[in-house]
Amino acid sequence: MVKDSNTENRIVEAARRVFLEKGMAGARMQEIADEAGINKALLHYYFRSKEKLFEHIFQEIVMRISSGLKDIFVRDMTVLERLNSIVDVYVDILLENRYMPLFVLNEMNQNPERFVCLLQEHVIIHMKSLFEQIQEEVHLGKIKQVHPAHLLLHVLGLIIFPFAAYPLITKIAQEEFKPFLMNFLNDRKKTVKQFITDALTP
Amino acid sequence: MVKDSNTENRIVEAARRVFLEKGMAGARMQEIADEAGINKALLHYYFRSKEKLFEHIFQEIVMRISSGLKDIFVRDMTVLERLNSIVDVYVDILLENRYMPLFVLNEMNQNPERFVCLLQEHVIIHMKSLFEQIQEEVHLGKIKQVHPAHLLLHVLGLIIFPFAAYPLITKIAQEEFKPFLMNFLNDRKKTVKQFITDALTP
DNA sequence: TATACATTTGACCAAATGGTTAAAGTAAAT
DNA sequence: ATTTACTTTAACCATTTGGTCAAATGTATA
Repeated sequence: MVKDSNTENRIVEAARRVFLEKGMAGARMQEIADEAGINKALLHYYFRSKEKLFEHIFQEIVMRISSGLKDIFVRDMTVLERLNSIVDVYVDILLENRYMPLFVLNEMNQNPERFVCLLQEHVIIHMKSLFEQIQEEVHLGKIKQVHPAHLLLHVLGLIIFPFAAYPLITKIAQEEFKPFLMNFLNDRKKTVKQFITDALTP
Repeated sequence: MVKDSNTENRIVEAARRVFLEKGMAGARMQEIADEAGINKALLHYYFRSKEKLFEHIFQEIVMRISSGLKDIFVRDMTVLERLNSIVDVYVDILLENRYMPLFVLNEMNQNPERFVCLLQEHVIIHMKSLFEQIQEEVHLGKIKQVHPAHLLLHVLGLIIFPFAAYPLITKIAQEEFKPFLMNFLNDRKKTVKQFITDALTP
């Protein structure tokens, strides 16, 4: 039996680090090889091309994104409960994956089809029912009047943007704010949920 | 008198297009030259290196970002009025510059110092007074309790994210939604201002 | 016209980069 | 011990890419 190659894992981890930080265009195969402590040729032995390797990493990431949503969409909740759950799940994901937002946004920009295609089965099909539920609750006066698409973008923006802008935050932060900084992103959960609730409650 | 070279303008415009769309790492000098309808050597005649050319474009963009804020911070307004003004100004800027958000976020990520340095004189110095005004109005009960930094991130996320994610929106949009799409981003002004107001009003 | 100066070009270069290959190492199966 | 299949390496290749240079082409002025 062939050992299930710990080399492959090392490659994947290295590739994840480099691709996430530098993006597809900025990443160098040599850097990934170095990071994995192996030869560049060995990279091509395991993953035939940069494209293929990138594809692998990208798929992994999209899975991480969409898997979190599954039970949020399945379980029975009010709109506000559902949005709050999304906030909790994604802030946690992004907390341990600080480069993900920018990485995804970039790939989305360079190659929208591929991304949408991967999201299709796990996320997009659920969106319609979420939109309907929002319209329903708006109609019943349970939440303030708002277009479902706008509301979803509100929530995603509130969640994702601070992580995409994290480098800016660290640089700008005044000295007196620095000790507060470590927990700052984690606090987003509470603050964003509060903000959304305040905005939607009639 | 030397004609004030329309070639230089063509180069700058071409570079702006290419850099904004592809980013620093993804942009090719040849593509910029082609787009400007000139020779690659001529590029280096006007701007000595890719770095230099990029720097020029980047500075231009940061100026565009910070100039809009000047009178918003100078004039006498309530917090809500100020935030609403920021929404109006930036949605308008981003409407005619769809690639700007992602471009800036990327450069911010690869080279935070440079970006912060450019923002310093025009934006960051005003932030402290905005923060103080927020704390003041919170204290007076004019707006709901919220940490100034979080509030600013809320607003920026609401404004910027949909533009960064625009390619996704177009791809995901259901057919019945497509005709609505052209005005969608412009509608952000109204919707976001409403959302912020609802969330902050006690 | 001759001169000085800026502008433009095609050909070229060196480095970087993604990718290939042939050979060698390794470990288990026969 | 020999074969077989997988793993690893160093050297190499072709292309791309940022960048240079000398020569050519205006262009305005002394």
